[in-house]
Amino acid sequence: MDFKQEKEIAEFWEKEKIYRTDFGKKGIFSIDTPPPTVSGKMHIGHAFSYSQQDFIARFQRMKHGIFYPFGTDDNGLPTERLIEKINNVKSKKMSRKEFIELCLKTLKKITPDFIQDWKNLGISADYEMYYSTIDKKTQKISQEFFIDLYMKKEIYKKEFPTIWCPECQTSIAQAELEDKEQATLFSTLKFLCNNKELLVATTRPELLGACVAVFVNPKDKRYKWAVGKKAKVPLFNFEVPVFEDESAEMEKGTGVLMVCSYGDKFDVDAINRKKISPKIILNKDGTLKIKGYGGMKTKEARKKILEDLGNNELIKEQKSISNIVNVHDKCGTEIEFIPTEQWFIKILDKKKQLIKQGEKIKWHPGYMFKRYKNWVEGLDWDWNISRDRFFGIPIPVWHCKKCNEIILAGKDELPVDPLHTKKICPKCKNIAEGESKVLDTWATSSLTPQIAGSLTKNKIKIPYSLRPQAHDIIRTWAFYTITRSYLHENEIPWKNIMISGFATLGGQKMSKSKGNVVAPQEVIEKYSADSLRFWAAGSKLGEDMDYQEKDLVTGKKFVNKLENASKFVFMNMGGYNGKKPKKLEPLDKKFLIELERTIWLVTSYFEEYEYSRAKFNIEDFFWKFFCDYYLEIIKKRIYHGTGNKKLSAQYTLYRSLLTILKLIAPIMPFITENIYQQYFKKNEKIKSIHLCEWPKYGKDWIKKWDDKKIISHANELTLFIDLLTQIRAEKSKAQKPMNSECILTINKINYNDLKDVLEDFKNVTNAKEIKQGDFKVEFI
RNA sequence: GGUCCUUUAGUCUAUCGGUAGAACACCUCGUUUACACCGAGGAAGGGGAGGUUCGACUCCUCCAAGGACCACCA
Repeated sequence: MDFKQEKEIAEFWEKEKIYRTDFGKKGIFSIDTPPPTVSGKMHIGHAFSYSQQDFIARFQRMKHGIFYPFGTDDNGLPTERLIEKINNVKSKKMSRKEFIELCLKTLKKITPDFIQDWKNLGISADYEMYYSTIDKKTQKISQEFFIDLYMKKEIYKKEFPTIWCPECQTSIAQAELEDKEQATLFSTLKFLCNNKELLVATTRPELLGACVAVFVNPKDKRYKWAVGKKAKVPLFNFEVPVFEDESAEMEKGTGVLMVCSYGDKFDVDAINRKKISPKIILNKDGTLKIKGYGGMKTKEARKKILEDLGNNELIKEQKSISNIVNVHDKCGTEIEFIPTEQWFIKILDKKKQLIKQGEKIKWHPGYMFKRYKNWVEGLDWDWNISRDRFFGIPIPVWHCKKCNEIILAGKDELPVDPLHTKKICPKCKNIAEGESKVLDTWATSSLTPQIAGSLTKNKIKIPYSLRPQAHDIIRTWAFYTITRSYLHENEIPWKNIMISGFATLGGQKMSKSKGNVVAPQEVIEKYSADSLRFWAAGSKLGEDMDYQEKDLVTGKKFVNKLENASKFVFMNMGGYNGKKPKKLEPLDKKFLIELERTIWLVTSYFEEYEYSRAKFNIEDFFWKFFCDYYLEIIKKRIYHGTGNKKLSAQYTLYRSLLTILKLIAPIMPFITENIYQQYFKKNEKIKSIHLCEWPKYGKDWIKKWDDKKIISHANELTLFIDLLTQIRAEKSKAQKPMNSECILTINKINYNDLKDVLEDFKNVTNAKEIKQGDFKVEFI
């Protein structure tokens, strides 16, 4: 079984529409599939987490039928950056129309190949239940929901110093910030107050021109003399007030804090609190608009200003420190705070309710809820949903410049681009101006349950059964989706959320910049998709897992073992009619009971999203129990046996192999399908193993364990295997082959317990005779 | 600074408080009517200190190391 055969199987699935949603089935399990960001190729992290969700999807399909849509996230900043890279262009240097066309054209070209990676991995989504977060239908939904929130007064527009990326030239959300450590000069500057030096330490001297106040702590006796007076800003020579404020910490720097518009979040807060009017010296591209430094980028200006300060002997002290700055996660650029008009969704007033909503959802693993809760509790800003970019869903709004009226699009005209549609202000009859900002991707992807649901004519509604996703986007995707479902429908979006971890290499998170990436495409070609999935099934849910090539080898061996075992079974099926024998041989019965217990275990684990335990149990049962014990035990019966003895073994082989294949099918869909098609389909009649019914087990195994008959079967099987192991050990010790003839002596109690299965025991040990007495193995 | 996770054989990973179980690697042997991508057997393990308990890898406290997220970041 190799990559090429897997491809053929994938084509078969596609052609036969094996994964088409069957709305006729009862109790459909609905999945809010993550739409991957179109970014060239699938990476191994995708392969890891999508495999894990697919295990659950395939299991549920065999139990109930499922709704498993597939979307791609292809608007917003990440996509713009990709398009810019592929085409080597800069969006801000093109016309909006031109750039949007280029985006759509490029996406059309690259998306099919991108999705193909998911198909090659065997992700069993219904690819016809497809949406893209930029397609017309999605735009309509996203705009409709925007209008809904606006009408509910949950959206507002405000001029506010927002987190701004000078590189991408857009405002961004709190969730898009990352920390970056860097070396900076920490300079102590000479302000003048009453002709005395007032020393202020700063890492951002380029903002001197934007200084609006100086704070000292009210408890700080060192600076009492300056409070209430004016301080002269070095180099710029304008005066700013000196205030007392608790926020100035005495131990930091000189204890004197310079407030600028805007150096950080704190400045924003301080300036609002003290009602100081800001001095804005930064342009949106991060350059300064101030005499002497105009047009310089902040870093350049910083250098020049320090030089100028130095030349005027205005620097008291300077040292090099390492400090942490906030950067934009998409481009790594230091963010600024620039006042712009933006659209916000009110969330700060709903923290409690949002935590409550989170509590109603079952988190797998449970502790992931705490991460969600932490994030909600730590929120400082309302959710900024507008972006000053081109390729996104337009905000369906017009402004009347004259009377300040805001005009919403009508629901029947959606989707709409306000820049391409003219509106007359209903109040003053002037021409209104279309909003040029677009919605942030998250403002749309937070609606994936509603978007996917619309593909089913709303047969599928929230709450879905499951949201699978990785832990890095709890604060964004999970949080925003919970928020939207709450705001629009006062409902949770899903009943369960399953959080997967990351694939690491040598304990390190894989990233292109570190150069430690493993391409799943190459792994699939070398080891097969089943092996890759087998590896992904090895980690406990939520845990990161280290990529190790040996794990792929293990997966490949498993595929091979399945193939060989199946080959053996069907080599010996001659004359078997598929019927159950009148009476099962005792050993076969015991074996089938053990199989049933495994079904029970595996089912319970899959139901709890514990696919790694499910995998472990099937693997163990198949390899150890089925191959190493059962096949060896019944070989003689199969080769030389006749009548019911042979038939019973054949029946047991057929049923148990098919069951094993079904149990492992969610994890290894290709090899199981292959074997099913080759051997089982003609009897079972169902088109694909993945449409077969999940194996059943007697109702309640926990109760069954109290059943004396079952216990004695299990005990006898255990005894059988224990004795077999002892005999094999004796043969090993004597350096004899496993099939060497011998005379066995076992104690009387064991002998009686094994009476039913003594013939099988004799066969597998190749004993000529079994005597009663002290344990002994004699070789002939 | 806060919240959370992890720490088990050389490596990687499991184990409702009751003799720690696999896999890879290692050692010894065997096998050709499913499989050398095999079979049998072997050696090898719980970060540190306390506590709860008849009994702790498992529960609690503290410490140490690693990781994630958040906060701080003049």
